[in-house]
Amino acid sequence: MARKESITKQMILDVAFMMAREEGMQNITARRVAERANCSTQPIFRSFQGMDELTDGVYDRAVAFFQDYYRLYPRLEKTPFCNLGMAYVAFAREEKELFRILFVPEKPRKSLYEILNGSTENVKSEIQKAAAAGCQDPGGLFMKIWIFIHGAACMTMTGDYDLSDQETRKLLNDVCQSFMN
Amino acid sequence: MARKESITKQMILDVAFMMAREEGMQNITARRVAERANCSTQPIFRSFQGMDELTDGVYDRAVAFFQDYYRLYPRLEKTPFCNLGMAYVAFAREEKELFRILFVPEKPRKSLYEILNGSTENVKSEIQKAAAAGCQDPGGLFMKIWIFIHGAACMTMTGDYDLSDQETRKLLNDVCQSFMN
DNA sequence: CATATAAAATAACAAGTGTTACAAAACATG
DNA sequence: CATGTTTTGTAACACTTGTTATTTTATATG
Repeated sequence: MARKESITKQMILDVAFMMAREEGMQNITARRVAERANCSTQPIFRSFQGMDELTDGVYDRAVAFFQDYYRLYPRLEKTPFCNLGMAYVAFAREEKELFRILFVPEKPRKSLYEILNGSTENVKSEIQKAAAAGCQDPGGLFMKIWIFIHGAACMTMTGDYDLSDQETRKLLNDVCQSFMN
Repeated sequence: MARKESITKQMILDVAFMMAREEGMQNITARRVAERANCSTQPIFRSFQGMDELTDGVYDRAVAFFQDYYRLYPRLEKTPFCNLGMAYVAFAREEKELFRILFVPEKPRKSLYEILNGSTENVKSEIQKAAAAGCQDPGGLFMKIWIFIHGAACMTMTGDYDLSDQETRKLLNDVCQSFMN
C-alpha cells in the first residue's frame, strides 16, 4: 500500500556518527550527511525532528562506542588504574574527535563520571579491592589518578603528549606507585 | 587631505579578543565584531586581509594575555610547581574560553610548551633549583606534574572538577610530595 | 572655502546553513 | 493491473557567513 523505506534512521545515524568520528561534530550538516548516505536531505528530516536531534543521537552513539572500547580493551597491566589509563590514553590517540566530543565538550552533556559509570563498574569494584589491599582513602587515590590520566589523554588528543605505549605504561606505573604511598 | 581614521586595528582587535574571551573563537564573525565596535564590516577588512588574519591576531593576544596572567599571579605556594598549578587551574576557571583556545585547540597553533616557554623561564630555573635540592630527574618530575596540572585544569574548564583554592592547594601539595619521593 | 583623498557605510554577491512545500516514484493491497 | 499511501527527490525559503563593489562622508590641504 505504500513505498518501502530505503534509508533508515539507523543508516543515517551510522553515516553521521562516522562523520563525527572523522571530522568532529561541528562538521555534520544535513546536506553532507545526505551526500554520504547517497540520498537527499528528506529522509533525515523524516527520521529526526531536526539536526539537533540527530547530533544528540550521534552523541549517544559516541558514549556507547567509548564504553564498548573500554570494555573490550585488553587488560594487560598490573592494576585496574593502569588498565584504565592505558585504555583512556589509547582512545584519545585513536579517536581524537570522539574524545573531544565526550571529554572536552563545548556544551556539557554528560559529565566524565556519568560516561564512566557505564564503563567502570569494574573499576569501582577494583577500588574496593585496593581498599581491601590496605589503601586508605581509595576515593582520593582514584581522583588523583583520574586527573593524571585525563591530563595525559587531553595532551595526547592535542598532540602535546606523544609517548609510546611502553613509555606510557612505565609512567602510569610510576605515578600509581607514587600515589599509593 | 583625507578623512581621519576612527576605527583602528587595535580597536577591532580589542573587540574581537573580548568576544573570544566571552564566547569562544568560533563565534567571532565579521558582522558581530562590527556591531560591537559600532561600525560596519568595512573597517575590519581594511585592517585585516580576512577573518583568518583577525582570528590569528586574537590568538596572539590570548597567548600574551595568559603570559601576563601567569606572570602577575601571586606566588603564595611552597614550591614553583604548586604556584604554576594554582595559576593554571585558576586560569582555566576564570577564562574558560581562552583556556580552550590556548590549551585544547582544534587546529594546533602553538604547543603547550611554546606558550609556556614565554612564561616559565622562572619555572625552568626553579626546576634547576629542585635539582640542586636533591631531586634526580627533574625533567621527568616536571612532566608528571605538568600532566597532572593539565588534567585538573581541563576538568576545571569543563566543570568536571570544581574544588576550592584551598582544596586544590592541598591536592597539589600532596601530589608534588608524592612525585618527589 | 573648495576639493582631492582616504575612511566608513550601504548594499550586494556567492556560498552554505536548517528547514519545508511540493512533485515524483515505488510498492502493498484492492 | 489500478490506486492510494508513503517515501524520496527537487526546489525553494529565510537566514548567516565572508567578502567586495559602490556610494557617501569627513577632513587636510590648496
